[in-house]
Amino acid sequence: MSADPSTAEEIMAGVHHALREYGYADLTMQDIADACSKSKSLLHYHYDTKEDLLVAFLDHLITTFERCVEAGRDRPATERLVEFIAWFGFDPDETDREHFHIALLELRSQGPFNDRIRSRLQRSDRVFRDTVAEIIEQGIEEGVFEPVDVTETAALLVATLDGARTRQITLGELDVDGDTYTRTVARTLIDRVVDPILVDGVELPDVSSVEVLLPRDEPVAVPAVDDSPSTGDDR
Amino acid sequence: MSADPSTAEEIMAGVHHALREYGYADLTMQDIADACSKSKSLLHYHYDTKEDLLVAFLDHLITTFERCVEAGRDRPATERLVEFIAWFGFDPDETDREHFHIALLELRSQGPFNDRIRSRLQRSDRVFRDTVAEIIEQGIEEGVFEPVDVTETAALLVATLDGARTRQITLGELDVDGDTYTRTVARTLIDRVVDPILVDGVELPDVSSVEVLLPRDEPVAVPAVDDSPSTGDDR
Amino acid sequence: MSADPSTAEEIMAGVHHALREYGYADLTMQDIADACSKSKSLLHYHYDTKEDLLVAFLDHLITTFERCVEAGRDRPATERLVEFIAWFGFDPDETDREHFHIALLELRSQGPFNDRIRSRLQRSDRVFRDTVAEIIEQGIEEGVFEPVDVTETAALLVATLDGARTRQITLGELDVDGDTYTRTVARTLIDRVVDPILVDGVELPDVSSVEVLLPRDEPVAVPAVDDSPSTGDDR
Amino acid sequence: MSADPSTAEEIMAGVHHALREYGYADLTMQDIADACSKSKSLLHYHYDTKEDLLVAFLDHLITTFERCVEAGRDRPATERLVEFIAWFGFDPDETDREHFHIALLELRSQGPFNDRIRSRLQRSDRVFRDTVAEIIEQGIEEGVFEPVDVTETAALLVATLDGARTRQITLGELDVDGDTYTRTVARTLIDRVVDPILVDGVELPDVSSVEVLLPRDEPVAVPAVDDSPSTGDDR
DNA sequence: TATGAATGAGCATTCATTCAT
DNA sequence: TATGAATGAATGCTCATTCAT
Repeated sequence: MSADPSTAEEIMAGVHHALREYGYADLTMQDIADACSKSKSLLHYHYDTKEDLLVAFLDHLITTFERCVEAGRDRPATERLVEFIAWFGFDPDETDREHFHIALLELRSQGPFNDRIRSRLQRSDRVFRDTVAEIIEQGIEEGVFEPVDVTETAALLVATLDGARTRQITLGELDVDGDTYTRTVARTLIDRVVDPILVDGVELPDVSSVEVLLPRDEPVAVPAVDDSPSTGDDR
Repeated sequence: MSADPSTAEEIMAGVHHALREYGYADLTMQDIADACSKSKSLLHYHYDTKEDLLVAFLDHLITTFERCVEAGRDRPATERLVEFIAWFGFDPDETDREHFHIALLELRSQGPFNDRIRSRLQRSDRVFRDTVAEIIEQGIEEGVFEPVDVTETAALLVATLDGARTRQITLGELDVDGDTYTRTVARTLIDRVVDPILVDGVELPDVSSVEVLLPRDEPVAVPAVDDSPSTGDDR
Repeated sequence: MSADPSTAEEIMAGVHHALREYGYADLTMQDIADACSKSKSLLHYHYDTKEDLLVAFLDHLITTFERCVEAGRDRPATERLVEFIAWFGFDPDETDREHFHIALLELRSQGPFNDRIRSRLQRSDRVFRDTVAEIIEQGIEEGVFEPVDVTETAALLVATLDGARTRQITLGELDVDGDTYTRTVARTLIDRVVDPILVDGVELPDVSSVEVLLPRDEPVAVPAVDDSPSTGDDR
Repeated sequence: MSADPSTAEEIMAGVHHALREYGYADLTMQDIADACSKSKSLLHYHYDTKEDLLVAFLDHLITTFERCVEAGRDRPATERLVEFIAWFGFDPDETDREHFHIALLELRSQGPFNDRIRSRLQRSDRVFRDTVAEIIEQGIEEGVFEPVDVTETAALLVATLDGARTRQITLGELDVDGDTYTRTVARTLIDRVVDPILVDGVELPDVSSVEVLLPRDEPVAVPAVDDSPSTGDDR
C-alpha cells in the first residue's frame, strides 16, 4: 500500500467528491485528480486503471459500512431495524448524499458488464441482507419479533427500501402523498410488513429518537483501510 | 412522421436491439445504425441528436406499455395484479429481456442529469403506480380486496418489485433461497402484503394460469407511433 | 435555363440572402434552400454542385453591376467618379450591405483555390478597373482631368477603395479620426490623388448631390439573367 | 509556457506550414498535427480548441512583426517607408509567402464572425498604421517629409497596399501593365502620394538598396514567445 | 420540376493510458 | 513518489450529394 497512508485516503475522498459532483458516467480521471489535488499520473501510479481505482473505492465503501454496523450491534433489534430503514432515506436538503447515491446507482448499473464491480455489489448485498437478517434474528431471540423466515423478510425489506430510493433518485424530488418517495414507502413498509411481525405489545421506537450510526456517506477520513493498490489479484 | 412508418419502427427496434447488446453506457450511434441496417446520418436526419433519439425511444416504450395495460383492463383484479407482479420477473433464460432492463437501468440512472429523460421516467412511474392503484381500486369495488389506501399500496408494490429487479439485474443470477431474487421477493411480497388485503375466502390465481399481456419488451412492430422526426419541441 | 424564369431569380435571391445571414464559410445548401423556400434537391437539380451555384451567383452579380454601369454612362466624368468612390463605402446602418460584402470577401479568399471562382473575380476586376479607366478617359476628353495614365490611376483607385473596405469590414466599425475607415480613406484619396489631377478650376461635385446608380446589393429582382444551370461548360 | 520552449515554436511553425499548404478554410487539426509531427491530442493539450490555437498563432505573428519593426527603428524615414511599401509585395517566385497571405486573408475574413480573431486584427491594424504614422512623423522631424496629416496618410498607404495585395492574391498572377498588381500600385502610390509630400530635393532610396527587416513570414524560430498553453484567458 | 429520405466522408474533441524526468 | 507531456482510439455530428418517387 501507499507508504503514506493519507495519500490513499485522499484519493478515496477525491473519488467520493468527484462522484458526487460529476456522477459516474461523466467521471474522468482528471476530475478525480482535481478533486484530490493530485495528478492523473499519480492515480495511475497507485491504481493501474480507472477500473482498479473504482473497485478499490467500492471496497473502501463496503468496509466502512461493515465497520459501522459492527459498532451498533449492542443496541436493541427494534432500534437497529428502524435505524436501517431510516438510513435509506434522505432529507431533501441532503443533496450531497443524494448525488452520491445517484453516482452509486450508475456504478451499480455497470455491474452486469463488469465482473469485478459485480463481485463488490454482491458482497455489499450480502452484507446488507445479512445485517437485516441478523437484526431480525436478534429480535426473535429478544422476543420482540414473531418467528418469521428471516432470509425472506430481509430480502423483502432490502428490495423495497432499495427500490424506493432508486425511484426517488431517478425521478427527482417527486412527492407521493405529500412526502418523499422513500419515506412514503418506508412508512407503508413498516405498517404492512414490520408491524405485523412485532410481538403483541411491542412498539417500534420513533425514528427521531434513534441514533443513526450507519455511514452518512460523508467523506470522513477513515481509520486507514488496506487496499493495496495495483496488486492485480482480483477474485 | 416518417412517410414510411416502418422506418421509424425499424429505428426504434434498432435502439432496442442495440441497447440489449451494448447497454446504454457503451451505446454509440453506430451501434444503433448497425442494428437497424441504416446509416448514422439517417438517424441524425430523423433525430437531431442522440439524446433526441433515446428520448423518442422512451416515449415509444411507455406508449407501448400503456397500450398493453389498456388491452387487459377487462380482466378480474386479482388476475391483473398477479400478472403485474409476474411481469416484473424474468426466467433465467430470458436473457434478452434481462439485458434490456440492464440498459434501462443505466438509462434511468441518467435521469438526475437529464431533464428530458427524467420527465419520461416520471411519466412512466405515474403510469406504473396508476395502473396498480387502478387494479386495487377495481379489486375493492369487486369486493376481493379490503379497502386499503390504494396510493400507498401501489407505491409499496412498485418500489418493492422494482427494487428486487434492480438488485437481481445488478447482482447477476444470484440465488436467494434457491430462487431468483425477484421471484423470492415477489413471493414474500404476496405473502406479507397482498394476501393480508385479500377479502376472506378470496384466493389469488396461480401465476402460471395468468396470461401476460404486458409487453415482454420484444421489438414487436407497434401499430404506428407518431414520433415526427426532428421537430425538436419538447415538453 | 429554368422553364420558369422566376425560379432562377428566387434561387439567386436566396443565395444573396443566405450569404448575408450566414457568411460564405458557414453557408450550407440547406441555408440557401431555406432562404428561398425550396428544397436542397431542387438546388441540385438546377445546379449540379454547390460550386456551380455560387459561380452562377457571381456571374449574376457581375452582370448586374455591368448593367448599372451602362445605365450611368451619360453623366459627367466627375459625377461618375464621385459616385464610384462613394459606392464603396457603407453607412453604419447599412448592415445588410456590410454583411454581404463580408461574405463576398470570404468568397474572394477562395479564389486562389478555385479556378472558376477566380475567373469570375478576374472578370469583375476587369470590369471595375475598366469602368474607372473609362471614367477618367472620359474626363480627360471632357477637359476636366489632366492627361494622366488612366490604367495606373484606375488600379490605384480600385486597390485603395477595396483595401479600405476590406479593412473596415474585417476590423469592425473601427473609427479613424472620428469617421469610418472607408470614408477617411476615400476623403484622403480624393485630396491626395483625385484633386491633383483635376484641371484648374474644376471641382468635384458633392457626394450627397450625386445619384448612386450602382447596385446597392439589394436582393432586387433582376430582369432575367441567363445563367443556364448545369451545362457544365465553364470559361 | 511549455517546459520545452521548442514545442510551442514547433506548433506555431506547424500552423504556419499547414496554413500555407491547405489554406485556412480547409485547415484541419490533423493537418497541423502532421505539419509539426505531433498528435492532434497534443495540440488539444496545449490549446483547448482549434480557435485557441489559431488565435495564439495570430498573437505570435503580430508579436514577431512588432519585434522586427523595433529592430529597424534607427534607420532614416525614407528608407523605412520604402521598406514598408516593398514588404507588401511578393516576387512571383515567393509562392510560399503568397500562399501564407492567402490563408491570412481567409482568416481575416472570419474577423466579423469571431471576436477573438477580430481583436487580433484590430491590434495588427493599429500596429501597421502606427508604424507608418511613426515613420512619417520621423520623416517630418528629419525634414524629409512635408508636414502632412500623419494619421490620414498612414491610413491611405496601408489601405492601398493592403487592397493591392488582396487583389493580387485573389486574382492570381494577373499582370497590370506588365507588372504585378501590387508593384504597379506601389509604384503609382509612390508617384502620386509619397513623392508629393517629399521635401524638395529629397529623393527616396531605390527599393533594391533597402534592406528588408520586416518578417518574410518564414517559419523562423522566434526567440521565445510566451503563449502559455490552455490558460483560457483572452484579451 | 420538386421533394423527402438516405448516405459516406470528414472533423473537432475527449479521455484513459503511457512515457520521460 | 509525483508530474507534465504526449498519444491512439473512439464518437457525435455536419454536410454535399444521390436516389426514389
